[in-house]
Amino acid sequence: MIALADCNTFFASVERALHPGLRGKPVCVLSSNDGNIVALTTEAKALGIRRGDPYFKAKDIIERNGVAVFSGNLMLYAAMSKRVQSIMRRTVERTECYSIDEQFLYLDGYEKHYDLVDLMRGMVEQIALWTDIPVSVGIAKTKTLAKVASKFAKQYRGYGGVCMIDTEAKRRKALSMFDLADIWGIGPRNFAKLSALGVNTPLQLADKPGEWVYRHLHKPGFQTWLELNGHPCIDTSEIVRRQTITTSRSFGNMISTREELKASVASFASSCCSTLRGQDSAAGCVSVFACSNRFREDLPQYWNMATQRLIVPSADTLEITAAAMELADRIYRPGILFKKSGVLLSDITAGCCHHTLFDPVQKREERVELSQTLDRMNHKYGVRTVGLAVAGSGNENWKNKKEHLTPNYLTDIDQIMTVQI
DNA sequence: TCTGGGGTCCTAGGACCC
DNA sequence: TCTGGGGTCCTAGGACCC
Repeated sequence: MIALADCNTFFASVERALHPGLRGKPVCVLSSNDGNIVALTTEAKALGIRRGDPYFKAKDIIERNGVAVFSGNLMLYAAMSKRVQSIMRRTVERTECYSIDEQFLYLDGYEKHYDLVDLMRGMVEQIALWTDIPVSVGIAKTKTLAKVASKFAKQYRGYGGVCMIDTEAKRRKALSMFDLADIWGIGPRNFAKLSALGVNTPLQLADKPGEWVYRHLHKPGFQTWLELNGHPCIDTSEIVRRQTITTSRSFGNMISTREELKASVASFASSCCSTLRGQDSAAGCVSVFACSNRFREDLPQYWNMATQRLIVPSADTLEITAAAMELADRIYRPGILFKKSGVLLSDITAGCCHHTLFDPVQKREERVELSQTLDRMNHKYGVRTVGLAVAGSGNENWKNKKEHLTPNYLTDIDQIMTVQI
């Protein structure tokens, strides 16, 4: 059996854990630039707010009902995620991190010594006691069914946070009651397609012949079908190296000058490079894109991307930033108000330092060493302690808006929580 | 005034090779 | 009248996930 442990409304729960006065109150967490609502508690959902709503459109309801609002702080959530994961690893030996708020736990063998539901309930209680994060666990024979079970565990209090689908009767009943659009692997497109074909519940899908499913939904849909019928086939074992690395942001204010665009691109290039070195890789290809504000129909619209292949795969911030600056120059257009830019690294290979006979960069090892020193200093003294001058000093127009930010209580000694007695 | 960011896999079609 | 067959690689686009 396999379990899926899912943190309930994770970002909002972290904020609530760190602001105890908010227990039982509506809470919303915003995306980068305070743009959209990306996480909200059930109390906030009950007020009619939905995930994905633009913040400014929901502001009325928020203010009228005293909803607590926070700017998303991914560093903080990642730190809390690590704490939750470590408690799970104390309980089950083999675990697999699927996302910041979801973990698969392999329970094979545990049934000999434990009641699986009791074991998972104990873990859920431990996590609640030590971190204040509510967790729901689903147990079943496949990952897709475990996801279904975890949603039942979340929905009905009677389960005590843990729901297990361990018999054929339970599987059929669960699939007949579950919303097809909420099945892992069925997106809006395939949901519409299936509705048109007369398939309206997960059970109806599971009962179709395999060839029929393959014909209409191809390989990914066929795998979902197998999983719904109890045959495990989805492998989510960790991707060690990313194949592409992107950093992009919408700007707090629109920008128009070449210098501002280049400063934003330089800053994103640095961030990509340190992620790249963090996974001990080099990139063979650099792309830069920039665009106008697609919601402003009154302004001229623009979107462009330019790509450059590097002679040797590189993880050198100086070299990649220089390439990104040329690309930014190429796509800049005077008269356009830019809302967003980004850097994308691709063609990623293992190892930070590559060589060829005709390499134009001298002493490549020293350059890599220099970049790694930047990483260490920024890790030790805080992000952007040292960087390239082209990226600017930090108070520019293009910086994000974050008006409701929770301090990094868990990771930064200078921002640690103050308790007044 | 104000509308997020970062990934993966699969498939079809074109270019190119022998 | 009649114009091969089989393969690989790359790319763009679509679909999905959190």
